[in-house]
Amino acid sequence: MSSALSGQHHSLVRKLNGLNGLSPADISAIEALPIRKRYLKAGTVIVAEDQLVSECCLLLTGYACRNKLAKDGRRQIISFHVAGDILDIQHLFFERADHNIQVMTDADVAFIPMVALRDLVRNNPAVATALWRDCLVDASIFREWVLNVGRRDAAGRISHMLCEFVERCVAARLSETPDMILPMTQEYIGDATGLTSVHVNRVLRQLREAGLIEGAGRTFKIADWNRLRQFADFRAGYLHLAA
Amino acid sequence: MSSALSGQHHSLVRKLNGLNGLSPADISAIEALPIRKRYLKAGTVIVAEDQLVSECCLLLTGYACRNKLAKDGRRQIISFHVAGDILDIQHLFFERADHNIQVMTDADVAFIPMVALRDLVRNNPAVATALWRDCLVDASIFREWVLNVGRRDAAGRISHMLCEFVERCVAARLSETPDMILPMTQEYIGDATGLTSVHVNRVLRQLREAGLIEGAGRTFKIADWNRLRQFADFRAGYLHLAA
DNA sequence: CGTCAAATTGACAAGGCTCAAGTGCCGTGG
DNA sequence: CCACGGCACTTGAGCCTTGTCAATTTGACG
Repeated sequence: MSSALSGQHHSLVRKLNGLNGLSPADISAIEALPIRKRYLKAGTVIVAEDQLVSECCLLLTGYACRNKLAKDGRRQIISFHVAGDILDIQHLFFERADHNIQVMTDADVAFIPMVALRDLVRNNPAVATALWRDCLVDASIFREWVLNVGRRDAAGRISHMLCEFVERCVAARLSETPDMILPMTQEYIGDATGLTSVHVNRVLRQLREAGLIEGAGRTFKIADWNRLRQFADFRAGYLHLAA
Repeated sequence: MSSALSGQHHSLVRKLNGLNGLSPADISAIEALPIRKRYLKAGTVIVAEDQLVSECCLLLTGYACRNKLAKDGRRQIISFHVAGDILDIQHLFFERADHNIQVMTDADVAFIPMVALRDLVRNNPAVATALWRDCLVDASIFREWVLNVGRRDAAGRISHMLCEFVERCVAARLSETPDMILPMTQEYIGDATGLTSVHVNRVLRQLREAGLIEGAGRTFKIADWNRLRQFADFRAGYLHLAA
């Protein structure tokens, strides 16, 4: 039920080390974190808005998203997450969740008690810096999403979102090249871009006819990375990826 | 040209103290920060996207916003800021700006060298926590804006944005009650909500006819705070205001 | 082979945009 | 003190992107 971080959990060490160089002591401290692992079915809500939260979720495999609901029940996805991502470090300081966290696919998730993370942060400044930096990258991505949803048309929104997703997957070493099969349904794409799934379907067809993406239905991927980037006006600076 | 923080700059101490209790030593360290003050005319761009940044801006008086531009030049406002707000603490870790910062009104702005802030943060963990928490509040607001722009109609977007703005002004002690005159033009409202200023004008008229706001043109304010909150589905939890 | 979720497509409606023409307010300069 | 200029506001007409509703098809999986 509870074990130390090890093996596959190098993902957290690797991620934080990429954000801010860690010492061997930092790495040991991370690996000593108490952890609870669970395998979750696609669609499971890990954290619900307004809920009191005392653990931090770490995505080990699969894909997840964060979302909020409008009064009429419509869902807005706020961000996508891939294996290795920290899903809710904000609960280091907030006791109550302001949004939902949900896995998009079957996924392995690790839960770490916030009290342990608070100790870690207090005793390991380099880890604190890495986590803080991760929060700032998240915030930068949220800003880009406000622009995306607020000021781009449907084709621009969808293509930009796909570019970001693929770029982040490549950065996370989940794929060597941008030609990976994309894991989201058209409903997820719509909820992420502020569109309906019906309209997403129409726009994806246009993108396919333009040769920017390929493959129909549930297995589609990027066909021409460079042209899609250009079409989407995708400039990756806001991701603040380490060199 | 350069002086210690004092007098009116209690705003920073007050803000950080509200985010995380500070010791007298923390307060002294903040007050000893080197600072450069400037008075800027309405519309001045303080920081431009892609620019290298070595100072942190602090808003002393007036109002400011952060924004990004789409390929076609359309502007999307990402957040509004009021006196006392820290405008770009993210440059503690990012050397290059990923968005623009602009004053909406004539404003007094303080510039603090990032190197001094990095020292402050290294030596004063409670200050670091306060600043980190501030970043997390910012991020939470960005998330709400993604929802606002993505899943609410024009009237919902505008009224929700107004509620947030007023709530934050009250929290910052800029107004006792929510009946303050709002400082933004219809173009700013449109750029913040992903609408055109023409449509903002029409929706404001509807809100006025519904008795939710009052006053035409450049001097309008909230007429019925409780009904507006309800209409906007405004729940302030995401602002994570200290009790 | 049956079932169910997701994708697909068409017809129609509507919310918001564009273009265009004013109006009103306020600071500035004569 | 008044006239002028500029910016923001206001309003209308028509269009267009996207949403809504509904029916059908496809594909995965038990």
